[in-house]
Amino acid sequence: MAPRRVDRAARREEILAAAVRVFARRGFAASRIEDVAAEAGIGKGSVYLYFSDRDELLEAAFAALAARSAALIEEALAGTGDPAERLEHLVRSVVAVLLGERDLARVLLDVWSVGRGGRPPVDMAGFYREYRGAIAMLLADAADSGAGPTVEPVAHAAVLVGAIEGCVLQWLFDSSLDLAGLVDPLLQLLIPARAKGRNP
Amino acid sequence: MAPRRVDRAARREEILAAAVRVFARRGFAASRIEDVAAEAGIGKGSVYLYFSDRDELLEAAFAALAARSAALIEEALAGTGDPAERLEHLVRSVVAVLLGERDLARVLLDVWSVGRGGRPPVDMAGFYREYRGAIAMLLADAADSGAGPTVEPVAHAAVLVGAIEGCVLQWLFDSSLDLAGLVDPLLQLLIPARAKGRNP
Amino acid sequence: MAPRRVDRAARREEILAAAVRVFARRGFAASRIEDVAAEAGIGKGSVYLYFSDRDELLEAAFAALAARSAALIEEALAGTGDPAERLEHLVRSVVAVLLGERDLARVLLDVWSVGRGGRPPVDMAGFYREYRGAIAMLLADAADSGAGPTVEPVAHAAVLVGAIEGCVLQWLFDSSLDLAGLVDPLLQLLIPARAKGRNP
Amino acid sequence: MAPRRVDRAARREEILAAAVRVFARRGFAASRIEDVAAEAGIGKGSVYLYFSDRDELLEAAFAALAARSAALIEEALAGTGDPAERLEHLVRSVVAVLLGERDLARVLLDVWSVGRGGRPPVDMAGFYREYRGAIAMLLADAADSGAGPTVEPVAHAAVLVGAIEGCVLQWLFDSSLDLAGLVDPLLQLLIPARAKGRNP
DNA sequence: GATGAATGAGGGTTCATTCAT
DNA sequence: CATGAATGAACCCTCATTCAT
Repeated sequence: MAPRRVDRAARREEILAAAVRVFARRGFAASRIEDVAAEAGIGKGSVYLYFSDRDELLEAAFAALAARSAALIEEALAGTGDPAERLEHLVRSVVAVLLGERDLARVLLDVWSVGRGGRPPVDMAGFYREYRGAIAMLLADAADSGAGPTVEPVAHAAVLVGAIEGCVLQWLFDSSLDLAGLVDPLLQLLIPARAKGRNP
Repeated sequence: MAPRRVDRAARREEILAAAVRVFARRGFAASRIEDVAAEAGIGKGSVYLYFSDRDELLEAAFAALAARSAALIEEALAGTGDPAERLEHLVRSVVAVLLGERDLARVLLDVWSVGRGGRPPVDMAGFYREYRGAIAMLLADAADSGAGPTVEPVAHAAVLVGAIEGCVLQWLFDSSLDLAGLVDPLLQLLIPARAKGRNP
Repeated sequence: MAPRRVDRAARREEILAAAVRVFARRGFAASRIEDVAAEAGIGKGSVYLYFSDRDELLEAAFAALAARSAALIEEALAGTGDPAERLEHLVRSVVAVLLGERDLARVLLDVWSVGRGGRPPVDMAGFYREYRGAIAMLLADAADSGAGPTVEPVAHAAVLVGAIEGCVLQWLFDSSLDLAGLVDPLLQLLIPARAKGRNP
Repeated sequence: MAPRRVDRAARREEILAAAVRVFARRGFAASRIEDVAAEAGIGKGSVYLYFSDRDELLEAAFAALAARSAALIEEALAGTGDPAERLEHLVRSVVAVLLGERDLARVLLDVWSVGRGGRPPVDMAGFYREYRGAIAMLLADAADSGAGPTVEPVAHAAVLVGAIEGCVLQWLFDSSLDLAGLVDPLLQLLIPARAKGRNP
């Protein structure tokens, strides 16, 4: 039915993974298509059989990351349990993904740099807008559920998203920073409802 | 016998300002030396009379920003009043600087991208380490001063610094985001001591 | 699966030959990589697939000439016949090579100019030292073989080598000068042993 | 009568001397006008008050050398004593000049390289033609005067001139070569008439 | 499909030369 | 006269992209 379809997709993934490793190492600006091909163990020209141009590699890397985040957000929004708990789970999951794939996380730096101006395939503004929207919704629900936040949900969401991204940023520059260990403080400070439960 | 007189430092600043505008507009990677020269209203070759190469423009832009932050941090540490108050002032000042110079702030995205790996002139790891250290100190002092944070100061500082950078990040992608309006929520959430005073 | 097949060494030689023609015409300093590429009938960038930079073209040209000289010297030293005869043959061969490849000979002028200071790949001092050494050896042998030279072999060798290079030099500036016709006078004056045989 | 004339000429000489030192050090191709100005202790623009462009510096350097040679040749031709003796004196003087001004001699390498093609101000072909002509004349006179050279004067002259230039060439690459010590062997081999007198 | 030789637009950088002071 | 800041033509070299095999 789909004789070679899997192969093609798998090969594309292999190349993308190679690209991510190279970008993480040298940065996107200093990474040549040839470096990516070499890392993937294929010929330079073959990259073009799977990606239309150099930028598409970066876009695909971001898309992969964005897709994961979107899935986690989706899951958090679709959940039915305690909103604060779902929010906490979301934050932990997002950080866990980045911790688990440092190379991919590092590419974020390049994506941010290139994504300036919201050029279509890398619409950072939209991405963060949705991210904040989802979290604001969870925060609002959590507020309804009992805990009393004194901060307006949308602003609160921006701060929460910012804190996550900002902690990741610091960790990207300094791997000795214990990102995993920052999650609890972050949650404690920014999701008071949960914090209460954990710190009687 | 009478060489043309030029204020080298002033001219250098002019060129740097032009570079910052260009980088903010197109991103560092897409900015040509010629664009910078045109923006500064001078010839391409003249840029090299003040900067040894293209990278130095980016480094100088970052240095300018880092110097301002360092000065604000210095001021906060050297202050004698209420630690929480000084911390709040620091946060407000840092954000105010970025709000006042959006172009310069935008260049941060490029600096982050290029600064990966901590190449000497753009030592992001060191920069954030000091930033966190100063804030941790203020947080610790604030804790002594009365208010009782339950979070370990260094982690708290990382979250606070992260929140600032992360909010700025979002604002850089989406100028419709009200960064100024995020400062109060941010302070309220992350400097409880102050928050208490303001939200009885 | 079937990459284009190219004989790299052959292509390199083609480009080098083109470079030699161009250098001979305009001089190395005034020759652009693009001129060389055009002369070779290829694109500018292709030159860099075979030579790492412009200087390498000059070095390769000299290396080609030096290799020939070295082979001739080797041959003369390894020979077993009459030393004076072998020396005469060496001189005739060296001049014949230059006569046969005027363009290559002309590049010598650029090599001499650039080779000042003995930068590694163009070690003129070493080249001439060996050249003199070999000739001194042959001269010494010739002296033993009978004819009585009154001149110390090493100095004699320097004068002989100098005369060859100096005659070539004059011919390079003035192709109407009959270099081939200078070989006999040169030999007669500088290899007395042979001269005797020829001028009873 | 000539109020500032001496100053102007003297200044020009100073700059030329500085240029010669710089060219000798780095080679003409790698020497910038600014290097010459710095060596002369003047401003870059001032060089242009005495030389119309960069090439003129090289031409002037060669002209200085050529003028000395011409004077020596003139003197030798105009002399009245023994032709062989005058020839020997000429050779000794020419070498002495170069030995005394190694920097100027080194510039010869650049002059040879640039002078290719006989561009007007640096007419190497003509220079060597006259040089050979004068020497051929002296050789012919010497032959008449008694000694019996078997070699045709013009070819003999080319070999003699070549030997001088070629010995200088080797010395330029290798200052450990004793150029002064080569003069006697050179004379002995190439001016037989004199040689006889000295080696009974 | 896969490859890598070939290409040439592009951009960083240098430096001879000019000219206002 | 002297200067050195300014200029921009020139040129080296890189590398994304193409395409014949």
